[in-house]
Amino acid sequence: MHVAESETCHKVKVKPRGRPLSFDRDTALEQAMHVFWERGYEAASIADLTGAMGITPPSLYTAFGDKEKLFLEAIERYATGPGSAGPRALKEEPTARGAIERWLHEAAEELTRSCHPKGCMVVMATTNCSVAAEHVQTALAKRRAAAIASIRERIQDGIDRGELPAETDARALSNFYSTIYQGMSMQAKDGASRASLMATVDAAMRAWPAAPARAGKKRLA
Amino acid sequence: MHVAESETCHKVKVKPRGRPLSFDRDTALEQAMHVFWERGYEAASIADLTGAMGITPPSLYTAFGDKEKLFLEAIERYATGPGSAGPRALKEEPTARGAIERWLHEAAEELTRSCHPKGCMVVMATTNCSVAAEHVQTALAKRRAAAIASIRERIQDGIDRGELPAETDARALSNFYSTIYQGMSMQAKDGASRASLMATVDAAMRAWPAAPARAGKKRLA
DNA sequence: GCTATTTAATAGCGATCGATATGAAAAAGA
DNA sequence: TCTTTTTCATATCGATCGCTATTAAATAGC
Repeated sequence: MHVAESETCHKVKVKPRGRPLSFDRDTALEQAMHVFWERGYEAASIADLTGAMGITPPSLYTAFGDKEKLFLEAIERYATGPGSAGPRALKEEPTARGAIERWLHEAAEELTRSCHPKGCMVVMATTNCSVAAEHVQTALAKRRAAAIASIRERIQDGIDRGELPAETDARALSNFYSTIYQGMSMQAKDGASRASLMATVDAAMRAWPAAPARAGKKRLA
Repeated sequence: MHVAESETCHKVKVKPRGRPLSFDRDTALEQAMHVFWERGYEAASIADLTGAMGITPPSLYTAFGDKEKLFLEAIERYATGPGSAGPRALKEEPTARGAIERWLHEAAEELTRSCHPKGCMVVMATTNCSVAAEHVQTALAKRRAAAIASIRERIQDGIDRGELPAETDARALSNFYSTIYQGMSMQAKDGASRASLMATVDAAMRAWPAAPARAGKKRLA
């Protein structure tokens, strides 16, 4: 069934015909996100999800389709919510180095926040999958690859602007910092402290290439 | 039932009483290790395991006890086999820096080997677990913590020997390189090339602290 | 009121999960 | 040969998996 049948082209709430939803769809989705975030895609059972969402299985299926669609919606919500800091840092910071450093510092904070599961949902949610879930696994892998690509583009932009040596390998450097981020995610899931992750970020920034000779950029401490 | 009932104090093969095993226990264990390595603990079903091992469920249970015991045996086999290069590098290399660098270079090679699953089994096998498997998850987390501790000890040893500045934070540095290793494991699982991981190791070694002033140690390129 | 429409909860679908009861088959000891 | 011991393959076990058929409840339009 189509969910948005009663929705007109002007997105006014035009009076849905039948019995109204007894739960807030967005709140339920957030709870589902937390369960998937905590357990991963396959280890999160429908019983886990409905229990956390406060609804019954039929309500879940009429509202979200099936487990995979619910997961993909949860991932999308994660990406535009808790996982949105990284892209924002890449876009807002004036220098490539500042962008990477802010991204990782904010990640250290976000990955260890106590109000939600530890680690990055996009990194961790489909590491252990059966053959049945390889489709979902691939979807998340594409998202990870896209994230790395945007980091590489930001670094390449820094190279083009003369912030980094012209011979810098943008792909290698973006892979390095992505490796750091994914490792930080595992560390956080294993209980590493925020201070520990911050120290790791500081160490990782020591690997940043020295600025080109004639450009007057800032130096490491 | 006790498995080693027929075994005397002198470990001679004294002629087991009943029908002999129709499969090689060690080979079957290796196959099981590959399945757990590829899928993780819970996503690897008994059907997956028996299929790869070439035996039936009753044979699996009489030979290995249950799924958890089989997994723990597989982990032990991994640690003494494919996962043994790290500890060996830490023990054999004369300098702390050489030990870390060799460990990570060999890891880049091992994590991307095509004759077995990609990534580190100890790092990846229990990232997505239900509440029922938290016991196994904890066992693997302890193993990871022990590995990090041995790295920290090796670095502290390097500090004590004057290879690194006296003010070096051994814990922070070991956390950093462990983060690199765990990130490399995820990258490998996502299909990263060996060359890509090698480049990441090179970048990570740029973060190694500069040698103390009066000690005549080697410098970074 | 009544009908149409949508959601609600109960109950249960077939499939698979980890793990076993059962009895035949294969060896050693008598 | 006959008993004992152990492993073998077949055929499940109860529990849980993701998912849904069914029907009662709650709303809007008439």
